[in-house]
Amino acid sequence: MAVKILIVEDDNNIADLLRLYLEKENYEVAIASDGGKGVELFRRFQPDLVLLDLMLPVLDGWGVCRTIRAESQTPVIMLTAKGETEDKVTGLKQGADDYITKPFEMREVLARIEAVLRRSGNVPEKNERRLVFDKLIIDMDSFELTVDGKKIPTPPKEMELLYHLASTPNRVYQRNKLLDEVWGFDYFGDTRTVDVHIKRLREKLEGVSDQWSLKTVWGVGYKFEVV
Amino acid sequence: MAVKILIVEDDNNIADLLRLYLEKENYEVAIASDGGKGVELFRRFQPDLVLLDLMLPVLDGWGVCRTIRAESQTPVIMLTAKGETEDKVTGLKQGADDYITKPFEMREVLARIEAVLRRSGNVPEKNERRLVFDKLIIDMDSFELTVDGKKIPTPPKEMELLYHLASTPNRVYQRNKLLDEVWGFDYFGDTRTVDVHIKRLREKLEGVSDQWSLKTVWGVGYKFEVV
DNA sequence: CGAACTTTTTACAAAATGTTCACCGATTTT
DNA sequence: AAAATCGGTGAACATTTTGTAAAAAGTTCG
Repeated sequence: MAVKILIVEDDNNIADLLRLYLEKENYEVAIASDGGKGVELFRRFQPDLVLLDLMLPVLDGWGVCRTIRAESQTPVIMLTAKGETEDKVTGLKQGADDYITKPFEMREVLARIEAVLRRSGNVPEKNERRLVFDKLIIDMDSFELTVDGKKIPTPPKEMELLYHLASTPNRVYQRNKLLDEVWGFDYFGDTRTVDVHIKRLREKLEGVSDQWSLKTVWGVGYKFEVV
Repeated sequence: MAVKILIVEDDNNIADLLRLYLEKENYEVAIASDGGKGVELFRRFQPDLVLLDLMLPVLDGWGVCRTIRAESQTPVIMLTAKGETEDKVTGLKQGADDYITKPFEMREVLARIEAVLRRSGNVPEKNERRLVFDKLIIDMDSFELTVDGKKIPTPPKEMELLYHLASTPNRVYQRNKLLDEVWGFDYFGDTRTVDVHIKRLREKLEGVSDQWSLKTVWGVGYKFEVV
């Protein structure tokens, strides 16, 4: 479920440097070395954010940016040479979400990326990762499940699954959807896996409250039901 | 985690004077000598408060203030020449939180800073690098760890790690985050390193109190848990 | 009812993750 | 210069979690 970032940059040194730091931060990174490849990879890789150099062979940054904008809302951060102030304006007009001038500090790049992702709403806010129901607290900050006042040790996958279901109470999720959204789109595994995790969650949660429950929707999937 | 203050001031004498006093009060200080650098440094340094001269080269104080306001809630204190009363009004309209007229008394500046910080509520503690729990004192001013009344010699990295974790009790930190925040974003090393330091801390801390402990959150990271 | 299909449960193996230890190199202290 | 300290690495080992397969139980519908 890592956040995916596409770097479109013809200077290998810069691209590699960016990749190095981004991968350390657990981003999933892809690199395109010219504008044409950038667009192609954008479609295949489906990144959550694009770092886009302005000066590019084949198709320049503006062109890439326009194309991306025409096809999606994916946020774009422009990388521009110093002092090209007009570029900034133009870039932002073309739909870039932010711009960074070279040479840049990695710390700044990382900060901007986080800011843009937060703004774009794709990454949950810091303090919103806590759900409270009758006798049940699902807290993803402390990674704790509190049932009837007691902390119940719960493995990561179960926490994530429960959090996911409970984030939208009463909505039914198909097993496939859950595998995509909790395990990650690149996870290939049996849908029975979901069942087993539901089972394990139910052991922890059964009979605690009549306000809510993990319901099976026959032939469809599961939901976290709230009365 | 000292409180960070950014000074934007083109007069070196004044800037240095301010820095001198502020650092003596344990603030972390950065200085920018013109408006453009001010904005840039604001983004990188991410200060908790900005001291902003009105008369600046490149981009004047108002412009800087507007930019800061557009991007954050960070409090701004304006430094204005005497008698520029209209400036006061304008400055406050642009979003400044307070203003001080030159020439100023350092005592007054410090008082205003504390007042603004307190009002902004963004800074939990005043300026204290000292955490106190049951039978445990983590003091980063003297770099001393006091466990059950006894001073336990503790290397810097362990102190910093413990301090970091204990600064936000119960919050889980991923190993990656800890490496970024304690070791520095440009540190490339194995995440096992964190484990080893946790181990060494645990040797010093285990069984001391039932009020708190260094907990492992399986599959996620570590936290300093308090009951 | 019984066939076909879906879900639950169990048990186990595989994979992932965490702990600990011994040791190395750099730095500081004696 | 020797000794001690510190920060970090890699490997062995321990533990927990996760996935799978298969049996058991439940549901639907002709």
